[in-house]
Amino acid sequence: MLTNRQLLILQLTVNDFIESAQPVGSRQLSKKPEAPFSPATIRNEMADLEELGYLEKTHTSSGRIPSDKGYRFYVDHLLTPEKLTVEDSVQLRSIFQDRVVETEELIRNSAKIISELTNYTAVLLGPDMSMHSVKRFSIVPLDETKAVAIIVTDNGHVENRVFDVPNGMRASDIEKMVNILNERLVGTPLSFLQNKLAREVKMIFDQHVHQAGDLFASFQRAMTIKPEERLYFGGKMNMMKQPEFHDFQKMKLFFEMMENGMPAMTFFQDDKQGIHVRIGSENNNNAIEDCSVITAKYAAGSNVTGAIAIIGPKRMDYGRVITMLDILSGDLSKALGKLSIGGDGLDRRKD
Amino acid sequence: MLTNRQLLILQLTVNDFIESAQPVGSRQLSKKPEAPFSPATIRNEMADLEELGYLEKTHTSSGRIPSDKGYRFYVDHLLTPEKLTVEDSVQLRSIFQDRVVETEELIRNSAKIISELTNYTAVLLGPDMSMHSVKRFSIVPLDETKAVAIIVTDNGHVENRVFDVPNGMRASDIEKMVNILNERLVGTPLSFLQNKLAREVKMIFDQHVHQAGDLFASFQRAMTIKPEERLYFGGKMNMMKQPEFHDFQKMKLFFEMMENGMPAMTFFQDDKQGIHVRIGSENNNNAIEDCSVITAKYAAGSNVTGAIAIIGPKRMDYGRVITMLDILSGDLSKALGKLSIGGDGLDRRKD
DNA sequence: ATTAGCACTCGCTTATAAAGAGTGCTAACA
DNA sequence: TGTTAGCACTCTTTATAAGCGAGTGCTAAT
Repeated sequence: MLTNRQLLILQLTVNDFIESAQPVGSRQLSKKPEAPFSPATIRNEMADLEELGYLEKTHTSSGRIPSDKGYRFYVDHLLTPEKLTVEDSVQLRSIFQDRVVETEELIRNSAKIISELTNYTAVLLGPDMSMHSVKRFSIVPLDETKAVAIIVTDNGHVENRVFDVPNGMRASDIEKMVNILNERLVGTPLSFLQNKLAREVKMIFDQHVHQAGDLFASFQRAMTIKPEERLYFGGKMNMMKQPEFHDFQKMKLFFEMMENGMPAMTFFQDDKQGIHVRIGSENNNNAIEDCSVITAKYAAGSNVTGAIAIIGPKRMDYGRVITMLDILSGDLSKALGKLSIGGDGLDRRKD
Repeated sequence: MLTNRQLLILQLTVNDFIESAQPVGSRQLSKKPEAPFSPATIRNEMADLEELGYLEKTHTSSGRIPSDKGYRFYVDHLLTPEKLTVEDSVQLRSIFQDRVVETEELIRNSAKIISELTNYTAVLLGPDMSMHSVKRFSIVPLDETKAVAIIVTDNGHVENRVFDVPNGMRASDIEKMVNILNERLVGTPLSFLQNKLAREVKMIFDQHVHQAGDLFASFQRAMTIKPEERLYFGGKMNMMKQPEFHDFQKMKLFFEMMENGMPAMTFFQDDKQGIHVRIGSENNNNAIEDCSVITAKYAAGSNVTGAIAIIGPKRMDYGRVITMLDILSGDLSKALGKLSIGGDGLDRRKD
């Protein structure tokens, strides 16, 4: 169990290191009014904290920096909840200020603003469309051999794909096809579309439409909704502002990971609700072993649909980011929850 | 006027530097079978070439590197047209191998493949949609206050926007609206859409549709097609492979420029046809003063519609890139030209 | 016209020293 | 007994110098 003075010194050390990015020495700390102890006393306490695994030295005679365990303790127990400045608050809310009607735009905007406000990199996982359902099908023939298939979902998202039409297909058949699709599939969640198409709609096609076989095959191929790119980035370059990343190799590793995108998904693997902090090695990814990732889920309605991740150096301003993510994920949930039933979904809380 | 031997030595110097990234010394060159001269002779020639501005030294006793003028001369006069290997050719063609039906996918694919083949960064300017015309409007109501407007163009591109619908709007009015839009605007090029909407369609709306004023305003706002993101990137990280960019500051400058995107448009400002090389300072952009940019236009039909840019170090493999861009821009033109009238638009040339 | 020879320049690496920041430990102190 | 002053020691950083090597320019010989 840590003594009060140890807690205080751990807290001050982490705070100082977060601010200065320099190993914290005993003399330096003793100058702070919050720590009215002599350097020697502080050295003793720091030695203990190091023995307990909360602090580290970069070399034998350096000041201390927090270990991952130290950060973890700091985040769990020593974080003073940060209040946003009025200005920050205004900025955060500006995401929702224009009449936003499209989900994608809202997400893109959120990624941009939150990365600017925090000065870290933001990755937003867009809402999962698979539970949204088909509102309307339509098919627009382009020429003798091609047509566009369009699906509008109940939240206003539009999927469209060009597909091949068998030669000599009649316009009336296309019309029949659209009618069948709308009759049978409106209200179907996107995730069931493939299945229902193959089981129920195929036979009806065969009965009513000429050249149904070829047409259906081509259409079905087009309807394969790829495990879509739902990742939006903001402030990719922000990591370069961090002094500990002013290093070509680290930078390269980081960007390569970001570019691949795949591992980015692993930020969101955890399906716990609420805000989640993963520090350094906890990320199990050596491209970001010097980074912390803070994630928050947001929801539309009752289904969990998306997530926000902020990636910064371990030495990041946890309090500020957590506060911001808390607000943003809440606002996003409300806005998206209401996006399909009108209104901008925000209560304008006073700060 | 340069002597033959000077031409030879300039060529060999540039070639060697392109390959090794190291200043080229006289001894080094004299070892090549193509240059059967003593180091001293080569030194004399190099001194002349330096005086003429084609070569430079990094310091008093270093070997020579090409100046911008040297590269320019090399590109204009000394480039031996490079033939692609069979493998490269196959790879390049692989862009078109799947039945590609959507423009955007084709462009995205091109950016990816060409950047992988060249190992440089690719920026593709997507085809200009503004001359494509409206094939079909449709509007899908989502709830009492919102609807999606969808425009399908003659090349199969789909634009969609959610817009506000005045409270209490009747379904029959929406239907009327769609009919009017289709009657009046099918065949209109996108670039004239705004104009025609305001001049011709507004009054017809007023006559036939209830609450036309509010509806029209909201619809018109939604139809504002933003000067769209037509930029596609490939191999953004490739610049990090170049030894001369293994430097944090340069890297930062480069990426910041790429991220802003805006200046990327300036790559394409030149509207000359054919392939265009801009070397170092010729780019008028100090973020890429150590880079060369090679651009090529591609076309669909008779209208110039898009462009490809490859960005690499000045020390780039000009011959190879030019050959590739030549092929790719041609293929792309054909594929896109035919994309709206069926077929994949490629003749499979034998290599 | 070409080339061998040589003195010279400059960058890069290695070695050495000095300065500075910080520690651990011991002993004195309240 | 907890706290602190003092001091020797460690390690990084910066500066300086020395030596090496690649390459040049110039001169004189071929």
